[in-house]
Amino acid sequence: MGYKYNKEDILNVGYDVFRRNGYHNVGINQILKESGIPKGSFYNFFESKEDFAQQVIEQYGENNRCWMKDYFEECTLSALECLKSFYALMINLNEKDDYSGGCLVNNMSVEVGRQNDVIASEANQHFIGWLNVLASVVSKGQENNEITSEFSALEIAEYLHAGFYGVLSRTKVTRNRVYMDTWFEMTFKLIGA
Amino acid sequence: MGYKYNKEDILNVGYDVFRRNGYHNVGINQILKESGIPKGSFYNFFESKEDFAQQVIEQYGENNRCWMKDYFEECTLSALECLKSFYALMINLNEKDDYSGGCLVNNMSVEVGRQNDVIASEANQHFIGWLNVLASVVSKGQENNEITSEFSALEIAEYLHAGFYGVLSRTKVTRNRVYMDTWFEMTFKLIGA
DNA sequence: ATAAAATTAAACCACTCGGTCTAATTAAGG
DNA sequence: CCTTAATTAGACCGAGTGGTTTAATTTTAT
Repeated sequence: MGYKYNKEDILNVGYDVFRRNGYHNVGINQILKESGIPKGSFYNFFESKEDFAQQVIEQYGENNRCWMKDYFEECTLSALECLKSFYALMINLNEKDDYSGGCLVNNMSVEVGRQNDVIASEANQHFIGWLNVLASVVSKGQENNEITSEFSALEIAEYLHAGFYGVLSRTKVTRNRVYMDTWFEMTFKLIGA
Repeated sequence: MGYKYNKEDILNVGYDVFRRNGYHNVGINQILKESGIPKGSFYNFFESKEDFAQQVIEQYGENNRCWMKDYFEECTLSALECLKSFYALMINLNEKDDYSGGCLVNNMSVEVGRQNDVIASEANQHFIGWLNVLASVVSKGQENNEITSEFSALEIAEYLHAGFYGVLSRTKVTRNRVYMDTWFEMTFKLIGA
């Protein structure tokens, strides 16, 4: 079929560009320039900008879910320590962008989640996938008596997830990790058994 | 000076439009149409779209800070109960938009906080103002022994604030209050003394 | 009343946007 | 090798962007 350009490569460029610059602030031409493909080829792969963005989220969301799953499966620490090391890693990963890049799916949700049902539901679907991965680890931590059982595993997963997103919003404008570290310390102290 | 149009009214229209639709998704023409003023008049008041957005944030940020301050000053409950009633009210206010409108300053931060230093610092400044109001109430709650003293009042204020923002992100795509209520319950249980 | 300053009004500008179209090129099948 | 289908290529399109300009109107000061 295709012979020169690779859909996945274009999606990866889209991921980078959208995550750093948002959706409406980015034109198709910017994607074309950064991925080095002409417009005709782009519209051969994707129906529209919206369709493209949806597929970007889809690919990233699924890749990230698998990555998380593997991370926790390979982690040899206790469930709670796995979660802590995961979030510590997440915080470190944000250093590259001066803590202002954030998460693509969160950024997209906030920017267009209200007007664009297609992107909103795509985003929500992937959130749910991630939350289930987190919840399974939380659940183990509850069995270990490391994590409070006052709330369900999924509720605690949502709590971790939404809390971290709130922090990402804050660091978008503070542009340093100070509050990320405080959030980390507070959250894991509070959800302890 | 001015005789027909009122700067504050245009800013209020800007607040509504930007909050619901974001920054880059909104053109000056939309602001003009909804506020019923011609372009010439707009550029008589504001230097540019960016300048306009900055002033929108400025006005809303300051109004909101005063509103919060008054709310807590007039609240006759205990400090913790004041905080709870405040967030309960915040959650209810979001019902109007099917829980997908969010906070203007948060939305702006996430959308343009990374690229636009002017808007980022304006947003951050108002966050800090709000956080100080919250922190003063938290502080009273700590004196009452209603709220944990394991962390500083400002840290807890940030925790509440960022947590609520994370929840706003989530409801942008879930579009219902379920998780807002869970967050409320969890947070206030966790920060209790 | 009149001159000067401020404001209102909208036509207009260059530019960019997402998307289409047609032609050339390449790949695959018989 | 030749036909057919898919892909590549980018010029092109109408609509909309933020912003400027110029003229008319209204306010203020004299």
